[in-house]
Amino acid sequence: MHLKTDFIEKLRHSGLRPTKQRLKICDALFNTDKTFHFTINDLSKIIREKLNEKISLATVYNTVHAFEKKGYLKEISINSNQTYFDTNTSSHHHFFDEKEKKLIDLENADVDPININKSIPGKKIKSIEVLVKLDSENQ
Amino acid sequence: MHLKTDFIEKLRHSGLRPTKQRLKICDALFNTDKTFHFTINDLSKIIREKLNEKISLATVYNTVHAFEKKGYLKEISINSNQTYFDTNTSSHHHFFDEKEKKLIDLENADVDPININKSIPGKKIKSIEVLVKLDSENQ
DNA sequence: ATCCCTGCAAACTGTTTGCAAGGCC
DNA sequence: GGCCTTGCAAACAGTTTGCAGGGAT
Repeated sequence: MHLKTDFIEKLRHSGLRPTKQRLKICDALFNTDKTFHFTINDLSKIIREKLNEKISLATVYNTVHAFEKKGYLKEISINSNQTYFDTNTSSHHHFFDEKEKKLIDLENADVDPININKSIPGKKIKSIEVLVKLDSENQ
Repeated sequence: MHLKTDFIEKLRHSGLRPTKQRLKICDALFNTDKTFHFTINDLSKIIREKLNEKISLATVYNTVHAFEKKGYLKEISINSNQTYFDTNTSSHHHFFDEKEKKLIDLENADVDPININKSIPGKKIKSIEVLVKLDSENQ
């Protein structure tokens, strides 16, 4: 899918040293066709259980924030005790299943374009995010 | 504006005892024409500085959650270290000024109706929230 | 050699909880 | 009197930070 050398290139290109930990985290996040959503907890678990690697929690935080700053990850606005990230950095919206605490992508085709007919002096729109909260149907 | 007896009625009506603390918090939240947004921190400050009252933080949390459960307050989804509440419980959207960490209401007239052309089996839509993040215009 | 990065533990922040004392009905 | 509520402190969860040792260039 993706070669290790690609990740090394990617990291180097953004001024991040391609360390063992960062490459592992790249592997966990970007070595897949599908984009996905995760919390730091999820990611730690993937690293620990799927990749059989032990990376310090602080390093996972550091790396995720570094990747976010470089535009490889996007933080998603939900009120939750945990912060959610998205490997899909394009502009799109989400369902949030409050019971499962899971995010589901809404393709742009699934949501009509949103027009904001109001502006705040001195401010410009940075992003428009729609969050559709879901409930179980049966009760 | 609002009478104390109104608040007593309101509380009693929802099965909450009208204690001194809860009435003060009602005063801070609902004794105004305009609705507004706040964090627990903001509210504590209002109580302390504007009303010159000392209410335990735990009680403020308890009360805000009780009021939310009774539908007198609404929690707003933002990713922030603090949870935001809105005294306007009607369905509407928000600007979020990331620099000032302030919420601004978007009237429904300011946002075109949002259609979600996707559904998740077994789930129904509970709410649709649009969050428009704002940046400073001058850099 | 230099500077960056990692890992650990401690610190921190917002929030929740347990429980004894006090207030409301 | 009985039950709910308050207030304090301790606990808690997620996240951040300081710093010494290790790794990349």
